[in-house]
Amino acid sequence: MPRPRFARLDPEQQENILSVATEAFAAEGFGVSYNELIARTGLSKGSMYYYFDDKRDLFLTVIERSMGQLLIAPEPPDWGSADEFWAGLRGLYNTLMAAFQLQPEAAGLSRALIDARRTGQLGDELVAWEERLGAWMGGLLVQGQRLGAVRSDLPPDLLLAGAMALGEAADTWLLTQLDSGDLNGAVDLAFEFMKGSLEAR
Amino acid sequence: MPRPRFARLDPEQQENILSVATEAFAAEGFGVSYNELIARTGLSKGSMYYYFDDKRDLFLTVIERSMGQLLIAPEPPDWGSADEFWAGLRGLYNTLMAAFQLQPEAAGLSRALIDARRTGQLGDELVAWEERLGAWMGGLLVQGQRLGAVRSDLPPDLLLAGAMALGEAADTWLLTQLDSGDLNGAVDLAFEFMKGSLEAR
DNA sequence: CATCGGTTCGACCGGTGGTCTAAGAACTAG
DNA sequence: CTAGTTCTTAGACCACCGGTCGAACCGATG
Repeated sequence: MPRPRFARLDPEQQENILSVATEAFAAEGFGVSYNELIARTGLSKGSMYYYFDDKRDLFLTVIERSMGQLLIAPEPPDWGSADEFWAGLRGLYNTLMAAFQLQPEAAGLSRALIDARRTGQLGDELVAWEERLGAWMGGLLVQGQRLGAVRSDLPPDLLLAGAMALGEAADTWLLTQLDSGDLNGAVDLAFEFMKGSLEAR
Repeated sequence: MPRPRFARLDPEQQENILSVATEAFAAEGFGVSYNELIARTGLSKGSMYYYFDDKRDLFLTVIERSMGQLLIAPEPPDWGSADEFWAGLRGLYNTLMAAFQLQPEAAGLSRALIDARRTGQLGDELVAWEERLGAWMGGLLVQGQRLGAVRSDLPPDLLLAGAMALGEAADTWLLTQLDSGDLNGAVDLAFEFMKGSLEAR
């Protein structure tokens, strides 16, 4: 997160920095040259490091700002039955995709985030984030198993790895479908794929 | 691939270079410092670049040498029925894992390869390799569909993305199970997971 | 006016992968 | 044996990367 000073900076300048960074990261991913990004803001390197600890700090700030409300809630929701479980999950997906359609740069950032996470370019903060995601997903799977919605015939770590891989593949595929006419149908398909792989049989 | 000169180099020196590189890449992945790797071979930078175009060239050479016979065959096998299809696939997995157990460094290299591919650190050559893998997997899926073994109710690109994600997750998980007692059982589980997700229903 | 904290700036650092030229080694022709 | 040519080696050098740091600047306060 940015140094407290950043809040005291001229709001116009704040907006300038964040919008330049958002555009850069969304378009080119985390791999974009920080030197170049800084130059694009018009600030000097020293000033940039005066407000943000480092590149990751700025990246995460941008992510938080653009996708804060979309990001995984700390607690998985609590559903009462297997049907509710799948319907609720389906609802989460819908919400997410609708939000992506309204904020196109969020989709770009999401791609950048997935990519940077994969790459391991982000240090402790994102490792923590990844653990949070794993824990959230793991909690979800356990809940689903308790409700009899999720299969219990696989080792938990394999199930989790598979679920996360499928989720990521589905997300990535859905991001390619954002502009296709039938987003709802696409979400249906991706979701059915995941459900079919994970549900109790 | 290495410059032709490399073949004319003293075999002992060849072996030295490749084994140092194998060890380095297997242990630390593609991200290992090339400068450091070169220093570890005892060669000068100039000499290294005299024999190999660049880091990727050496990496791919090492991959090819250690895992050449394991890598995807150009043509997917041809099976006659749905049962044969799944049994054949299962057999492929078994062969691969057995080989990994016999050549531990191949497992490390495999991890490095998966990782580098993900990261996009490897340029055209690996993009080509990835396309080959995609085409192979795609061909496999089409064949499976023809035999009624693989589901046909999803868009091909979604099915392919899911299959590759599942395959990668399964591979990665299996690589963590190499030292566990029951490798056969682990392959069973991972394979059943994939099969359950992809088979016609 | 002097001081002093907050702010700005860019030179600088060690690292990366990759290039290039000049010297050395080895082989060939006369 | 020598002169010329080609193959090989060595490491200085390059542009770039993310990140650091001290000097200068600026505005408010005493």
